[in-house]
Amino acid sequence: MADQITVTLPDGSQKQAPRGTTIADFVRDSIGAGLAKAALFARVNGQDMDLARPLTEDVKLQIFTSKSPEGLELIRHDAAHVVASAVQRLFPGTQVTIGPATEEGFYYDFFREKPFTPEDLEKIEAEANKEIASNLPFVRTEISMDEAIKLFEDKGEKFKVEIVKDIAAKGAKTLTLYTHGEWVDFCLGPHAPSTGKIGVIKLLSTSGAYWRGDHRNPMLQRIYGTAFFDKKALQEYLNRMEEARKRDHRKLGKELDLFHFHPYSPGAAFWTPKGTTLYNTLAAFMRRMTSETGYVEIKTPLLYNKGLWETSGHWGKYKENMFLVLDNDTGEHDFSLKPMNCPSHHLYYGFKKHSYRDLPLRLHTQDVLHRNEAAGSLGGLTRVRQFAQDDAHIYCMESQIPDEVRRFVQLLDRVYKAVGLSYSVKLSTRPEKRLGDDSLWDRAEAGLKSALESLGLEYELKPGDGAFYGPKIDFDVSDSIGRKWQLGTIQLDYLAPERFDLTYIGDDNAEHRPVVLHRAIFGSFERFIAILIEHFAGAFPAWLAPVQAVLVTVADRQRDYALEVRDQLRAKGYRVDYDERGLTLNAKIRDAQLQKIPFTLVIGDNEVDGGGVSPRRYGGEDLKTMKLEAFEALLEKEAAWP
RNA sequence: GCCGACAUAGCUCAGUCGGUAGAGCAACUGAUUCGUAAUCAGUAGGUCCCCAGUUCAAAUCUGGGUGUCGGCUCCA
Repeated sequence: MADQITVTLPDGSQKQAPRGTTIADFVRDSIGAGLAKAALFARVNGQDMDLARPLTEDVKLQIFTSKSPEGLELIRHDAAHVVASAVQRLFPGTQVTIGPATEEGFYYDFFREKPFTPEDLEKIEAEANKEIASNLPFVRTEISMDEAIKLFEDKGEKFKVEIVKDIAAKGAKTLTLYTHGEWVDFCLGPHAPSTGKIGVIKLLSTSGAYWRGDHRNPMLQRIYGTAFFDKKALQEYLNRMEEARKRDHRKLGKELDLFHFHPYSPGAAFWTPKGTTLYNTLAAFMRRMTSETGYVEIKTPLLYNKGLWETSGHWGKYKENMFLVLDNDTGEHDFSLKPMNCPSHHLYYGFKKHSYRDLPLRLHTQDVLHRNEAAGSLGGLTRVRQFAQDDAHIYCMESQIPDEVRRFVQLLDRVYKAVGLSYSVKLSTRPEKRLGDDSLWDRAEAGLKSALESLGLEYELKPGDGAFYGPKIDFDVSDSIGRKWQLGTIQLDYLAPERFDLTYIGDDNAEHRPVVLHRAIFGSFERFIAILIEHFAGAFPAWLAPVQAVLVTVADRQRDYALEVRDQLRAKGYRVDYDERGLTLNAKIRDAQLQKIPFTLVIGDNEVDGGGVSPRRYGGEDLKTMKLEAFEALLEKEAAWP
């Protein structure tokens, strides 16, 4: 065996080093002291490792520092360890479980009787940051599984023992331990060389969380936090969160007077005239988009006998989420509000015999749906019990699937682009709880995959996330706080046609089964509006704005003219108000700006004399006096549907 | 549904040790008629979320319920 090994760096350059040199030594001696100081961990032949590990063979080596997202993720994981050790020092008897890094920070789940208070959090944060200041090294060791089980049993860490036993059951022979200061935990690693690399830890909130995410398991106390390399980056993050809070659709919904909730109907919105305008505009926009692309709209009943749900399979799989309605004649809950439109559409399809020439048949519906969501999961417009989807079902031949999926994705892309939303794509495959045999699932999943690939779309695979009746493609957009929401979806369904005995007559004059595609673009109007409110921060483009222009007069003597202008613009179909309140011009302009109305039209004696208006855009841009016709032309352009 | 916090005027919020509730904005009335982000003055507005309990006395303490918020589970 040679004494030297070859190390290949990301730029392709190669360096020699004595076998057994630690990564840290190699970086310092062969690359440079600067990088050695900045280094956090290494990727060796694709595997992440501590810098203290030795290099024993020819390797590809990549070093990560605070400059990389991977570096940030690493210190957040380090931070979770530090927080756990701080908690156990401050609150003896608390058991530890797990604490991973997340997209925005990290969390750690503890088991103890009492939840953590905000004051506890402050103390823990101070203690954790003290450990950073102490710059304790993270030391990696390996022990046997038996030793590990004994170690955590002696510490009384029941949850850790459970995890170690699981790992042992999977065949692991040794366990990696990381120690900083007095505190030890098992962990795959890697970790930074020492706690000092973390920078700063900020604890954000606490909550309950089930052990292993299962609601039958004990409730753990979760601490959420985040970590950054320096205080400036932390402050920027906190500022961003503050900015996001200002855009929260619940806050803006109040300020812009869009919707209300009442305790007598939790999870169901009251829409104000402005909110209703927004809602109806989106509904009309979607109707135009769907009718342009070959859909027909139908309306169906809201209330159904349970026989329908037995046919569809919902009675068995979805009953706990449905609102049941007592039938006075039978005294039984024989009826239920529909939680989705598909079964109604299937019944509708069955009203007449279909020829292959009818296909694809694309049925669109915007009816109200009810789902009895868990009380604790309701929130604003994003999670409600009553909502409407821009729902549609496409009945087609199997051979038409790729084309229909492609057409749908193009439509969805057009709608999201119209409002400036970007999205990511997920393909979800068969879940454990499912109906139908595996050969159907094989064909369904292959059908969606081939459509996505023919479109050249990048997508993430989500095994097990499909609906119980078929696989699906989901389209996620992000809101202003970085939360991802699933809006658009297209789900393939071979099963419903079987259960509802749907058929068409083919060109061979024989009966065949159609395939059903469930699809939605907004997802729900409620959730879509919430995302739009946050996306635009309440300043809607003119085509969506509930009020497109507000008239303000300098003095009361321009009132008649203002009313004339208002009525003329209204007659052209624009949404225009006249602010008649006896306030100063400045006050009325301020109010129009706070309401984020696209145009404020100032009218004084000059405008009356010249037959014009002086528009001011939301944001303050003064467009100077123009003829009313000129403003109409401007509005026509800006308020046009995308 | 589970864990925790919270609930006071239309909105945002204050209210000390348990002694019967306040501000700003909004509304209303009057005056002001003003040229691009708050004119002035006055008036009115409360089942302190609901139901019990403790107490001479409850917005305040206790129990239960409802709702909201942050999470968990679930999800459009």
